[in-house]
Amino acid sequence: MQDSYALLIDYLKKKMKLSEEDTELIQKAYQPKSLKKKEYLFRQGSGCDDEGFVISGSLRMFYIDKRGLEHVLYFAFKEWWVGDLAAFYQRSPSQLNAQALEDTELLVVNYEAKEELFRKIPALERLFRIIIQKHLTALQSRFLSTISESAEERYHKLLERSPQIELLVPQHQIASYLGILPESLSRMKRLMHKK
Amino acid sequence: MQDSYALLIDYLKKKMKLSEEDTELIQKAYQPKSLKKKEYLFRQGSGCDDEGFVISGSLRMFYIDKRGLEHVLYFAFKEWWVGDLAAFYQRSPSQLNAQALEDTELLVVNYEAKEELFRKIPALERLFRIIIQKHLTALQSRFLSTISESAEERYHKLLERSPQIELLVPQHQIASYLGILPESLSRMKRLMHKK
DNA sequence: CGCGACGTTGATTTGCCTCAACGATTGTGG
DNA sequence: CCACAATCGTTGAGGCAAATCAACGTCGCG
Repeated sequence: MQDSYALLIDYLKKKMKLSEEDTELIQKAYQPKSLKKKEYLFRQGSGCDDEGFVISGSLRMFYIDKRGLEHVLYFAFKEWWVGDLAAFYQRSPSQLNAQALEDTELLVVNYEAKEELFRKIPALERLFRIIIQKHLTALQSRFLSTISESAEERYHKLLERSPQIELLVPQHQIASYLGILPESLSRMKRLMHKK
Repeated sequence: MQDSYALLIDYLKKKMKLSEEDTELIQKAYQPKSLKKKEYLFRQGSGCDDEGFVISGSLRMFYIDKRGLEHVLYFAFKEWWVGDLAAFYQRSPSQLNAQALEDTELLVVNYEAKEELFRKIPALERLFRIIIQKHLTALQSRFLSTISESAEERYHKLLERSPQIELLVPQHQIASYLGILPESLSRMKRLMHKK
């Protein structure tokens, strides 16, 4: 539908200049994709050829360790990018899973189409360089927070950053994001309020 | 000294083509810097203007949390880059400290000089994009490993990756890299060998 | 020499996990 | 439309990896 592209183009126009031709090229490169709740955009171990821009709905990016436990890296909502950036650019298998938390609409682009876009629109390449840097910054902060703070501190920070998060994703997903079990988060909340 | 530059130029030539002029520009942009053992290249909270290439010696990159505990992110040896990449490119204060573990020689470049280099040598900008991506990949792997594996597993993996590490850095720094206390690492090793 | 840096060991505590059970809500197929 | 299953959150009892606090031996160096 036309509206999906409008959302992407508006988003890009907020960050860079786009000519009419650029806009057309971008619309040709990005393809609409619908995911039903619980469907995957890509899975751990398979090539991560697609990178998506969320039009509506939401997803979780997560890792499954060798014991089978899931670890949520982040949630993605409207106007977020989803992809294993590391794997996408290195053309290696993804370490992550991207799964829809509800019925979700995306615009997706594959590696070749994106490379071609970059060649034709250098300013777009520069924008994505900045996006990657932001991603790196966010990941580093998340790492430092994980190794130096308690689960409770991380929970408070998450609520500050995303006050609506508890309405958007189920509690056991939040626990997974925090790196603890659902039981632990439940107990933590009880103890917090009891004080 | 001339040898420092030779190391950098050889390193770069392994990864990209460099003309004579490029080589000169690079030699002008990068300045030699010596650090005595325990001296800092930059500190947490201050602007991270410098990025360094290690000629000899070694450094540790670490974060100090609000309780005052240190957390090593990585060690840097000959031919490694040191810098808070996230902060450097975003021109924000560094979240990290870079401290020499022994007397160390570097070539350092500041943000402006590097930007100018990028303008004059586009291929160099491309190379650093790849370096950032590799860095992102490494950080993501480290994060996933930290949240999903035991300290013992992480220790074994470290030894596989860097068999010489125990000779190069003191044990309490390795504990810090693993995210545990020196006492815990000491105990861990005893229990491992007792079996 | 004496001091600081480093590693080790012991006793105790703690934050979170593990396993198990259960109630409430949602959703779905017969 | 109801019945049953699945999903989700909660609570309890017990366990474990690593932290904490404290003491001590060794080495190397200024």
